[in-house]
Amino acid sequence: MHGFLLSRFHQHRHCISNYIDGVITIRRIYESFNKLSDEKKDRIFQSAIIEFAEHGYDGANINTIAENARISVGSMYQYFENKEGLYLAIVHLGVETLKQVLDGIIASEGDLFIKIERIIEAIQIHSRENIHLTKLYNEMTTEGHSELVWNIVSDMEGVTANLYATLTEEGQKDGIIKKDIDPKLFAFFLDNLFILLQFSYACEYYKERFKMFVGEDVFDTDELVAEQILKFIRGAFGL
Amino acid sequence: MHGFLLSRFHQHRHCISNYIDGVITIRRIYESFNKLSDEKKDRIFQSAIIEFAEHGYDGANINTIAENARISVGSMYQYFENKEGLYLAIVHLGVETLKQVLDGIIASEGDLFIKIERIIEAIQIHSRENIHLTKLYNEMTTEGHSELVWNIVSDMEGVTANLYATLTEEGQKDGIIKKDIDPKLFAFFLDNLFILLQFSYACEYYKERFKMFVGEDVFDTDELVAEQILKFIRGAFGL
Amino acid sequence: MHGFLLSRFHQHRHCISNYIDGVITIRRIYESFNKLSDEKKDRIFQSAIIEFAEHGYDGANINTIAENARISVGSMYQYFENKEGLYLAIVHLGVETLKQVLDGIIASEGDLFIKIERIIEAIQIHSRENIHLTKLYNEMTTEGHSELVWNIVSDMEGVTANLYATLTEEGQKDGIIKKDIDPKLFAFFLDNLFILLQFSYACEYYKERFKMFVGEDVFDTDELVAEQILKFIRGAFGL
Amino acid sequence: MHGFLLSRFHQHRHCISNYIDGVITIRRIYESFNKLSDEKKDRIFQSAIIEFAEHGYDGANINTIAENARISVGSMYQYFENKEGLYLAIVHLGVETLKQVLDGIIASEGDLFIKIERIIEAIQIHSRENIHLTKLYNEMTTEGHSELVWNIVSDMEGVTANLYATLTEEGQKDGIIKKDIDPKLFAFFLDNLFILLQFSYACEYYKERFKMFVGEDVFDTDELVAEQILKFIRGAFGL
DNA sequence: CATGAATGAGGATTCATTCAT
DNA sequence: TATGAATGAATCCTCATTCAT
Repeated sequence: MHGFLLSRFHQHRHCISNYIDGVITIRRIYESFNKLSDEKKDRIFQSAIIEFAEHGYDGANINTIAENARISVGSMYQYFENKEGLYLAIVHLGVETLKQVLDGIIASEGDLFIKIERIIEAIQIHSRENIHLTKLYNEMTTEGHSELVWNIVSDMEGVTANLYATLTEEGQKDGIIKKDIDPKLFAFFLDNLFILLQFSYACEYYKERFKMFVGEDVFDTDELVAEQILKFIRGAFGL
Repeated sequence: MHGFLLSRFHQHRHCISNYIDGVITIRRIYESFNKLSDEKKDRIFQSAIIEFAEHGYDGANINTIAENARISVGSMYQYFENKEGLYLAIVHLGVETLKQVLDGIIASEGDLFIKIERIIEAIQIHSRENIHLTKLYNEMTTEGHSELVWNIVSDMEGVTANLYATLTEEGQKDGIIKKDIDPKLFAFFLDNLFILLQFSYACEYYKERFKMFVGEDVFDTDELVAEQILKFIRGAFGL
Repeated sequence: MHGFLLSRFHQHRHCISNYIDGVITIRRIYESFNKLSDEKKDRIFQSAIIEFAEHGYDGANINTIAENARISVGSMYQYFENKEGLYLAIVHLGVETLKQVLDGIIASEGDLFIKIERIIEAIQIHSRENIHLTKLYNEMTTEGHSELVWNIVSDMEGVTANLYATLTEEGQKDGIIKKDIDPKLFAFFLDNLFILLQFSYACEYYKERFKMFVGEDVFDTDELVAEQILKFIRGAFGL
Repeated sequence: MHGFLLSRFHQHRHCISNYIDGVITIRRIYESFNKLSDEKKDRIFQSAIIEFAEHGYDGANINTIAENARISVGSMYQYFENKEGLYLAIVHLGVETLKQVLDGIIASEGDLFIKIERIIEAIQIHSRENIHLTKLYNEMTTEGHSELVWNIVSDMEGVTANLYATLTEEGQKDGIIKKDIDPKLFAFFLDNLFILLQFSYACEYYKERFKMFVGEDVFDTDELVAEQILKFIRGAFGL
């Protein structure tokens, strides 16, 4: 699944410890980071997310991140191997955070359309709440680190892909979804709509574009947008 | 409309002179650039597009761009005010290029669905032909220069927005498109699908994601993809 | 005499306490260090010797030394004033260690040539056994701390210088050594031969050079080397 | 042969161009350096030699080298790949310089003892004239870069080794040198004497030691020293 | 007394920009 | 106008040293 839902990251204390136990990342993020207080971890991540989201990987300044997190640069390098390690840790966190929100929706009752409704609502809420994480998600699709980033994100995207395709197939059996469509491709188109909707609520460029397409007051008409995109999707999938 | 179609940019000699006559950019790009041979301008742009697309704005190296374009750095600064000026000029060019392709499709005969068909085909062809320009389009949506970029791109996006909305309204009048939909929002969703399809043919991250959703051989099944997305859109808009 | 013989340093418990009683070094090494167990002192010195020998003074890392000695950096600074203090303490130790070995040979029976024989054998054994201490001896002759180092080493070098010169004079009286030579200069040349022989068994550069001069298997022909250098020296001094 | 003779390095303009044509070092030193005026190259090398000689590789400060050479750090990095590249270039130069002096002596008339006389005199003159280069020679035998350094120096050491051994064999045939000695080992001992004599005229530590062995006024009695070391060597080799 | 996390000054390296030729 | 060498501010990262626990 994509990174459309990014709730408060510090709810997930364990994600990092799981992370460093992994083989790939053993050297990117150090145990010392886990031992920090949640408050400090939070400051560091908030600071890093903002810096990376606003300036991109190359434009981000480690010293500024440290300063804004009210720790020393030296400490930064005791927690993370280097700039790339910090960046990937942040990406990982965003993904972990998202996974949790997604899991909630997946586990909930209901068919594809009901889940879609909940996802749309979640996008509208969480993209705005976690603007920087959403911007970072856009940033990370950019060339430069896409391979490493993909390693981190891929399995979650895989989960989403499967979920949508499976729900579509079930819908086809239940007779509520067209029979002549390719579940995988439709899952892909669906997620594409979600990704760009997410960006349209958080990224400056896409926000401007959203306003240009729909009007200056789009951001005050969440219900209309939700209703219309649901109609769009229903039409695409439905009978 | 978005930057989904990026054909050979050097077909557009005039874009730059129009550009520098504009108020905003008078200081960003210099007359001296226009006087260059098309071949040289071409080299500079190709080189710059590749560098910016592969490394992002901050990661791009002006000296490398100059070297690959087989001109001196000194010259670079005689043609463009600075790095930002060059970047914006490149973005402008990509947009101009796209506008031309779009104009062709707009001017062609046919209703919304026929035009959509042509656009999808154009995406599949041109995203691959102009990988770097497409990557640059993704890159430029990133924070950091989005405001300036938006100034350049906005009017073209406006054209697309209007086109889709107008065609939708016409379709509604003609009875081939649902009456209960918001033309502007549907135009927005439609363009969102196009943008992500475009990225999925050019940007590494999105290409991996495309493969994960649909399968390793997606890039060999253009006709199926085109057919399915058309079905998706037809379902969304159609009666 | 020079630092050609460097046996196990922890045989010399008293060297440090003597050392800190000295005026020069009162602030460089602290009483607290003496109170440590021999085993711990040993670990610290071994670790420090290796680090300084392999990376030089500036390249050595105090944190690494502490880590390898399985003590904390904090403790390091409770035992030694600073990096320089530790370095000088190590140098002092090497010298003390050497002095003991030397004392043994000096106190033994025999004329100059017999003692030389024993020294050569000792070099061949101990340079290899105490590679790092030997490397450190080379390192410490380098500019940067030579003045302070000299303060520590000078008296021992003085002892050697006197010993050789005295034995030479005795030999001259006894008629076994040429009369027309300057005992001091010959003592100097003799010790020069010893120093470089020592380095040639321990330091990478000099080992390569040794192989280049004599052949790849030099290090398997200790007896030949000993015999030849003795012949060389006998010829130089002898009648 | 060892680095005992280090005359003015800027006499050898061509050594660098030869150097960069070599495969190993193609990336360590750049063509741009060769294009500089001799005066500028001289300033850079003098500055670098002093800094490396006085502080060692790790202690040396590139910014200081640049400053003292009156060029910018940026330029430094246009001439040399990095700190290591500069260091090795300096080492290479010292060796090249020495080789030239050595070639002169080798090409001159005379048997082993006559050449030894000339070498001793050259050591006394050039070690003092090129104090920093001589210190650097001591420094470079230190661990840390010895492998790379050895690659640069080895062939010259080989030349010396061969020269001494060959001259010794000739001397044996001519009946002026003992028959029962190993030419290679004696060549080695001979060069060892030269190396330490050289250091004793330039390196602080060895200078102090020289004074301790021989007396405060050693540096005013070159002729005595030369005469005695020649006597030492004659005795070692001679009949 | 021991610890080891935290600090931040220092240093290697890069690169946008300038300017003499 | 074209060149590309020169510049030096900016930035990543290291490590000697401190100090709260």
